[in-house]
Amino acid sequence: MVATSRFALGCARSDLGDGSLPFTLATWNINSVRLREPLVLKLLQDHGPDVLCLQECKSPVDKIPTEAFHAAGYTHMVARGQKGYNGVAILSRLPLEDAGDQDFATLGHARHVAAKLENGVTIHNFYVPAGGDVPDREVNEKFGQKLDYLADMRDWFHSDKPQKSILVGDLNIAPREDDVWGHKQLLKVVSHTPIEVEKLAETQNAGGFVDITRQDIPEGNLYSWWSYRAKDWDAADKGRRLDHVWATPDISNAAHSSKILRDVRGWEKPSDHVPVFATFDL
DNA sequence: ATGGTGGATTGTCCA
Repeated sequence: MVATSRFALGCARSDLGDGSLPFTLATWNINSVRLREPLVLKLLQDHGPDVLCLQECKSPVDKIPTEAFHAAGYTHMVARGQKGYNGVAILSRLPLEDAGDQDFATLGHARHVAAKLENGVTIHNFYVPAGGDVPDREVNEKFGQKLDYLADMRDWFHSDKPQKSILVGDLNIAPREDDVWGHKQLLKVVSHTPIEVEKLAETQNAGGFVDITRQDIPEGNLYSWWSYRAKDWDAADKGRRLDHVWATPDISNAAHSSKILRDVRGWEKPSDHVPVFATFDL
C-alpha cells in the first residue's frame, strides 16, 4: 500500500520486482541555503534524490526558502537552524517524521537532526565542528570541541545502538590516505590528523556503521571538498573527502551506486563542498 | 611560513 501510493505520486520510482523499493539520498554542505537556493533547485531537478541532507544552511529554520523546494516536489522537511552559523536540513519528497536532535559537546549549535522514513529507516544528518586551524586542544578551543563532539557521538551510538540507520553529513574529517590530495602534507592539518581519524573511527565503530561511499568505490582518490582559496581548484585538485554516507550493517547490503558530483564544484557561485549520493534498495 | 576566498553580518566570526 505504501509502495503503491509512492509510485502513484509519480516520483520516477520503480519497483524492483522483489518487493524492495530504491530510494536515493544525497548529502551536501551548501554553505548558505538562502544564497544558494538556485543551486539546490538545480540539484533537485537534475539529479532527483528522494532525500537531500544539507549542512551549513546558515539560516533560522523559518527563513529557509522552502516554497521553491515544495514546488519541485520536496514537500517534506525536517531542520534545525540558528542565525548566521551551522544549520542542518533534510528535504524529502518521501514522507518523513522528525526524530529529534542532539547537542553533542553542549555547544548549543544546530549541527544534528534526525528523521525517520515510512520504511523505518532513520537518517542522521550531521555537521561536525570544523575544529579551527591548530590541531592542539591546549591552544585551540575549537579543536577540543571537535574531539569532544566526536566522543559524544561515539558514546551516544555505543549506548543506543542504531538499527536501520543512515548517517550522513559534513564530518569535517578525511579518514583515509586516498581521501586527501597529500597524506603526508596533511598529517598536521586539521581534518586529517591521526587523532581526528582515530576519533572518527571510534564513532563509526560504536554505531557499527559501514562507509557506504568506500563500499561502492573502494579504490582511488575521492574528494568532496576543495578550498575556495585555491586559484584553480580543478587543476590543482587539492581536495579532501569530508562528506560521508554511512549505514548500519542491517541495511548496508542494500546500498549501491554511490557517486560524488565533482562537477557541482564548477557551478556558478558554488559551495566549496559537492553532493555525495547513494541509493538504497529497501 | 604565509595568505589566499567566501558567507553572514555590519564587528568580526567562522570555515
